[in-house]
Amino acid sequence: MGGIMIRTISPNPNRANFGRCSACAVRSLSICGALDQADLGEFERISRHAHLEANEALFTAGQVAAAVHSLTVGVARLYKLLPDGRRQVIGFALPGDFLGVSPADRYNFSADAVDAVSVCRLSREAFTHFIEQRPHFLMRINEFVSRELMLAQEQMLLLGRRTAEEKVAAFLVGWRERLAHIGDNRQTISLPMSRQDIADYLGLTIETVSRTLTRFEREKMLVIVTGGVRLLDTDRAEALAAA
Amino acid sequence: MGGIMIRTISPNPNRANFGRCSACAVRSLSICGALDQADLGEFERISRHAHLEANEALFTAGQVAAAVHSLTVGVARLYKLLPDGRRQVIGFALPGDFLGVSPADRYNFSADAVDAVSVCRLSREAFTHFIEQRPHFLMRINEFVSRELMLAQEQMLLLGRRTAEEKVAAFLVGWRERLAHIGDNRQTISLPMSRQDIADYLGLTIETVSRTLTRFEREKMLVIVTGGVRLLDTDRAEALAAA
DNA sequence: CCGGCCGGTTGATCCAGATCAAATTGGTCA
DNA sequence: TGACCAATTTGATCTGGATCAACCGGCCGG
Repeated sequence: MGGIMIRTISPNPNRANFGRCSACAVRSLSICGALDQADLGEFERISRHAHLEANEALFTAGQVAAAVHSLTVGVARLYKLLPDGRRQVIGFALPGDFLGVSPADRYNFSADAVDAVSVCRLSREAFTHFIEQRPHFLMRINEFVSRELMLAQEQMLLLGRRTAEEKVAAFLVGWRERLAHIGDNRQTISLPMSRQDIADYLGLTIETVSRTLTRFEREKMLVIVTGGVRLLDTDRAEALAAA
Repeated sequence: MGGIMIRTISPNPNRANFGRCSACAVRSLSICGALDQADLGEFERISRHAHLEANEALFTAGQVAAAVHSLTVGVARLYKLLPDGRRQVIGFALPGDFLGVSPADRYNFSADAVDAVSVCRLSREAFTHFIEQRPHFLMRINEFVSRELMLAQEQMLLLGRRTAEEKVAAFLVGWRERLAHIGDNRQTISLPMSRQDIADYLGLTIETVSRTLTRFEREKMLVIVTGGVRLLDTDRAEALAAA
């Protein structure tokens, strides 16, 4: 688990990456959506593209926070561990999400790839210098961090006060919304993460997640398919998720 | 509960508030710590000072987010409610804390005074204009929001994976640290919030919080006093809090 | 084609913390 | 001073979700 060296592709960015950012499929969704052509060129110059296989680590809690990341392809899980191994998944990152904001000089959570992932990686130093000169971009970062905070607050409500049934329903509804936001509007909700990941995200055990999904299926709220679920009764799911 | 009209003092800020910010006891702790004399004067011009009694509302979830706040005196509780009344306290604000960051145009949580509170209140409009011209200040805001996010992530770990005993110990240790940070290093940890507030912050019931504190006292880890607790065995508390 | 393995499901039982129900304390006001 | 009220503590019991334990099914390597 974790710790696997990742491969950095495009070692000569000035040639191989030329125009890469302009062609980026998730640019408008990501922090780069706030950059004009000129700034995009500079951003491109200071960023490196990297690819990770499923379960490879992007970074680990406690490491010096040397880089920031913008996810372009795939899903990442962000999590914290207790000394005895208990794990809390604090979020799943999707294409367009920005990772590595940290008030300290070390990462305070770990991140690794759920499935195959691509990221833009920037040294924290270069990134800090870049934003200092661009107030407009700084506002964009601010919006991203604020949105992250809002999601975290919503998750605190879920973890502290919702029942297992409400947790699972809220997860499915929320995940579906996030997929729709990045342009995935398929009727089947794709769930690339394992049941254990979901359980650790919701503060439950794998058995409770499994039983709850099975019960939802028995009650005709959804159908479990390989790699995801298909919602049949969206209204009921949303009602459960809302309270 | 909530909804009580607050009194705004100093209606003529250019006279009555002159030099107010320069004399602010928590300036260096707050977002204003990043402002020079000139900026401070402008900040003063666009801010209004307000005082609230215990249990008065600063703002309520769902309201148009017309203002941002910097807490100068007292303690505020920030919380979210479920339709059926279940409550999750998502944080306690102390002097120097900045409130009202919201990616949407409405507050996504409620805030009210735990004890007597003073705040600097700025219209969101004026605040937005103010920061846009000052990249350095925007960086400061960013640090505050990032720190808030880090605390939220730590709280997710607590809510999802810690036992009742660990939750209470972690709360006491964390609260003591925050009090120390604002200059309150008294041996007795002041707890102005009710047991219900603590329970709603930790995802527990009031009975469990009470029983856990009583047990800690029986085990000589602390002494319960009116308005707070006195830690006797800091090492044990920190060990419990860490895992 | 087979066997083992891994992720997921299902079943039986347990228990930490919730719920229900009284006391007890402490502060406030007449 | 005393009656009252709200907050807190304490006690008894219950239960949702955890834990412990098989079992299942799909996939992969031989």
